[in-house]
Amino acid sequence: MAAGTPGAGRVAQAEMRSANMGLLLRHLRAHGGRSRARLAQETGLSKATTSSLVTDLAQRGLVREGALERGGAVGRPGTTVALDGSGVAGIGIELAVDYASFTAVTLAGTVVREQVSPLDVAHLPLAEVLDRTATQLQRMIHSLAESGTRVAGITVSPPGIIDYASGSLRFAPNLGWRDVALVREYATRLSEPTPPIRLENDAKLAALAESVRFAREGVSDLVYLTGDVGVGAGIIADGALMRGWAGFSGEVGHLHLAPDDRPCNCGRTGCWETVVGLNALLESAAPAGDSLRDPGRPIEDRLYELRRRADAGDAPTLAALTAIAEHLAEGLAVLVDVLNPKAIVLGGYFAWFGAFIIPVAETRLQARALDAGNHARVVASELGLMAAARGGAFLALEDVFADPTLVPAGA
Amino acid sequence: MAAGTPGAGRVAQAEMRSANMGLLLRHLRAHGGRSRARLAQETGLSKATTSSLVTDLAQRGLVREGALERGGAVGRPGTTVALDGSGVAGIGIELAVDYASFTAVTLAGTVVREQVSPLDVAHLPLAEVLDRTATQLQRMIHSLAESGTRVAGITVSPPGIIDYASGSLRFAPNLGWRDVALVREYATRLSEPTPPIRLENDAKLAALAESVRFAREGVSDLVYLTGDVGVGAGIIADGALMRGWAGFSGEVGHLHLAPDDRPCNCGRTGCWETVVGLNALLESAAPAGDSLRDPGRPIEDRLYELRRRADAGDAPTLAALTAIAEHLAEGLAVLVDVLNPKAIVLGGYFAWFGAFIIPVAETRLQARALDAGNHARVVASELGLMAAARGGAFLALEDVFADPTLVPAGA
DNA sequence: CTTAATTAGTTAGGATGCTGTACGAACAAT
DNA sequence: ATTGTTCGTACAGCATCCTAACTAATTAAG
Repeated sequence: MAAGTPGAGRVAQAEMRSANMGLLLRHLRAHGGRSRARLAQETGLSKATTSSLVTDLAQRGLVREGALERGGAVGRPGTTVALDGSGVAGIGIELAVDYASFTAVTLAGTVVREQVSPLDVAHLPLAEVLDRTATQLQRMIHSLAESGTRVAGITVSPPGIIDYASGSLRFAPNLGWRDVALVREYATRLSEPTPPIRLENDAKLAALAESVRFAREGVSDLVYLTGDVGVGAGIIADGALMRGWAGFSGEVGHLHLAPDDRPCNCGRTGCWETVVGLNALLESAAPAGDSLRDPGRPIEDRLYELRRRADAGDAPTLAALTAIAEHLAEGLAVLVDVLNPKAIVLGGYFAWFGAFIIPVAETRLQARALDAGNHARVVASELGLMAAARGGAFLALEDVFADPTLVPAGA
Repeated sequence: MAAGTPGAGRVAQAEMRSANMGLLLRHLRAHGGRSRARLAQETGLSKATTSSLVTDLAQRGLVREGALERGGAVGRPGTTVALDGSGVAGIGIELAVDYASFTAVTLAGTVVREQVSPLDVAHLPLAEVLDRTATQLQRMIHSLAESGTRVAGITVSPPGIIDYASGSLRFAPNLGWRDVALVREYATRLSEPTPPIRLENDAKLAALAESVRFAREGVSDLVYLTGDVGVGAGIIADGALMRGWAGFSGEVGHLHLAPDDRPCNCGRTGCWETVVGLNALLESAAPAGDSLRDPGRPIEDRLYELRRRADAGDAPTLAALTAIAEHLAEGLAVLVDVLNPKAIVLGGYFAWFGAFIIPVAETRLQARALDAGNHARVVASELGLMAAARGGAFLALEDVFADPTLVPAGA
């Protein structure tokens, strides 16, 4: 229920039809396959119009007929109409410090391609990173085309600050990159016709990925929290991704919620990251000299090791996780009071240690956040490393859900 | 630029027309009166359609023709079309602890009625408060009808927690009211036909009121902060009022941002309110025994007195205001990092002492909030006590801006 | 002062999309 | 086999918007 009536844009006949086609598509996404008659009744469109629109959508390869609905009820059974999982897909790419992940998701929400490639993004020359990832991308597009799947769009999630207007990465502190026109760079490296390319922040994309899952449960207000060395939030408010004025909403890692004796990389002290970031966990869980604090050792190894210790009931590890959870709750309380989400989804290493962190964080949160009888549920993300890429694929598909006529009929 | 494609609803012929009429109306609100030709060009509608829609809007009394646009340019001058300030108005009511304020605002944004009535809401019986305010309301509706102005809707802002689904006040701590079905109570007390009645939180309404002003400057992301004994925020994100899952977004008064030696009325310690609420100012600005701390003295008197001292350069007063500003900045930094607004509008006593508070708060904020080269502007609200009522009137008018056909043509 | 050029607004005709009604199709119940 | 119900489609009708042509009002130029 949004107020303020933000500009809805002109409505002409053509837009009317595409808007209604989008309505059907989104209804199918949210509620699953169903008969034309039910679609008509539930969306408010007439049966005749629904029929016509479904035919149109089918010609574009976006929906297809399924089994007959033999519900045992009287009357003629309806033929199920469902999203077609082969016609169109979106691609999401996440560039991290030491790997690049690629995902392709169809309109039906099925992941049809997924790969994580180790890539020393931080040390390789920029051009080489772009060349290599663009090649992988091109290969994925070709491979999808061979299966008869069009790519509706591509979303790239770089590890840094994005300038949305120019489609460039303004600054990536961990890579040392500055003002890289990523959209243009990829567009020139891909063969024509190039699908639309976007940039978006990893936390926002992960939130979007989760929002698709939660929308089915009727949750349209949620917060996703990334858990890594840094911490960031993605906010879904009233079903839509919230970006803020310049796209910097959810920059919660440097909230001033910790004691001022903790210096932060940002130059200030007392940032939330310093007590809930991954380094805080590693430092408090392991004594100096412990191999967990060896920067040369792969981070995944260390996390596995830490989980083994936690599972085994190792006291210092459990104490460290509890401390993290308590500090985490402080920030979650802020997010709950400000945003009133229905769910908080924890990602990154928070999810990895969810069983240890969430119970503590949740009780602590309920004690601290304003209780209006509406607690936010805290859950662990199940998307793991692929969350951002997955969300990127979803974002790329949003265009199609908004205007299905973007996909030509001849497919 | 919203993503996530929240359900846009069915588009039928009738809705197409009303949607386009709303588009014109909102364009006129945002950009002021202009010719049909300019409207057509700027909205993307054709000249013919624009002409037809404008005629329709005029018949409903929503727009009217104005002067000729003699811009000195060649060609036939256009006749200005502008929002009609006499046809339709919205009414907002704020129930506070010791007064009730009423505002009527026309479609053109002009305040045509405004009254603040002292009313001992906290001690009078509920029925009497409702009777008296309903009578005033009815009188205002009549008076507007005599001037030929229809009331499109009424928004009531009660000082407590709202249950939107049932249209009732769930709990008002300062009044001791519980579960009062305000919408129904007012509806039964008003003579037919009753305009639609809504409830909304004061901070959210104030934010909405400010958003109308700021929208003209292209600001679609802002936060309004109420400054009273309690503190609350209203959030406008991407032009729309953000409510959160259950309508409790912006409950920032109890953020844990103060030292834990400050007990709060809510039973916890360290709430932001305890260091930026009005009581914090009065206590730190005046020594025990000072008349400023006399609860029997009207609060307005005390605020005037305090401002006199500040204007005169009284050191303890200035020190107290600076301390408030510094604590204020802590919370503003939270709001900036989470929401990335373009503007923060300070209301209540923050605005009253804006000249002393804002410069300090702003520099402090810039030091603390994440700097992505996009500072949020901090400004004082100019709406004073009427902010919430004004926003309520705007909210009531939103229906008309969304669907102008709600207003019958025969008016 | 007259004519051309330019822009505003209106009217007529055409195209498009949605709706209501009617009808055949497919099934359950009797 | 018949009846009643529901699904999906076909067709006529209607509302809307758009394009194109036209009139109206003004400036600029000869």
